[in-house]
Amino acid sequence: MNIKEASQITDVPASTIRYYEKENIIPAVDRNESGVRDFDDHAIRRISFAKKMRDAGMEISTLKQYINLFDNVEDSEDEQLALLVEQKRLMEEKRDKMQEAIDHLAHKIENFDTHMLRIEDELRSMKANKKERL
Amino acid sequence: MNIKEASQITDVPASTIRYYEKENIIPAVDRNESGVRDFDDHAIRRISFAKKMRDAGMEISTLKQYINLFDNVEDSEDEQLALLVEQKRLMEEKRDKMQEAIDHLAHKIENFDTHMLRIEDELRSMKANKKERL
DNA sequence: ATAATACTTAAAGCTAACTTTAAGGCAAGA
DNA sequence: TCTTGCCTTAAAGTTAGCTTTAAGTATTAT
Repeated sequence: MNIKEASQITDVPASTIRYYEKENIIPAVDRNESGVRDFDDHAIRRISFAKKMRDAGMEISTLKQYINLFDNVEDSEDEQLALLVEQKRLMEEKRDKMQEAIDHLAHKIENFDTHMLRIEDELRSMKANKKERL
Repeated sequence: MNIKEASQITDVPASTIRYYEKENIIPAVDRNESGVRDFDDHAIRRISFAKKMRDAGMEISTLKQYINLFDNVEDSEDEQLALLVEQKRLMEEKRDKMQEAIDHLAHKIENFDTHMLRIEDELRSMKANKKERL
């Protein structure tokens, strides 16, 4: 499979796939005789994993760490597990912050009428003030 | 309250507060006779709101849109409500993506032993392959 | 055979969101 | 009075994460 197909399947731009390969976020992809990339299932899965983590806000540098750790299998398993656990914790923290913001917006939406009246009141009093000052 | 205190209370760097003011993400802050900013409750609330939305991944440009809409009260209420609803939807979408990634990591953590064995297997077969080729 | 479309690389360019720097002003304490 | 530690601005610098460009090669369709 060439890079265009890989891009369509994973919904990651070809330029980004090349960039990910250069940055070692995905392993070096196989090439045919003329140097053209040939993506297999494994490659596709690695791209999809990278996308999923990026979409969830994991930084490139962390993703790289994670992958290097797993590529050097000699590294301590504890360290690998710890990284997984830590990243999960960070993501949960971020998810909770998002939930807070969602709740905040939901509240504003619910009280929209009241909210609008308050703003209009403020505006009226501002205009009154302006006239007084003239 | 000066910018340092405001920064401590909101946990937003002073430089960022100045930047937010310049970009109209928060309203122009009051100044004393010598031009030094004097933050009141309202200002603090606006900074905290901006922080909350930024932490949840809302872009500066969207935040600006949102605020401009509310500052020009003449703008259609429908438009304002629509923006709120749309932003809430986007955030929920993002939150769900995060949840997926969290689940993915949770799965890896749970099956860590198995996962490690598989990796070690792969490594062994790679090494075997290498020897064959010599 | 030629045109259109793919692919390749390295390097430069871009955008968002700050952050730092430089150069100076004010106010309080030793 | 001098030093310390705030404050101010405008402008330049930084970082992440791509994206675009330029220049060339290969494959496919007509």
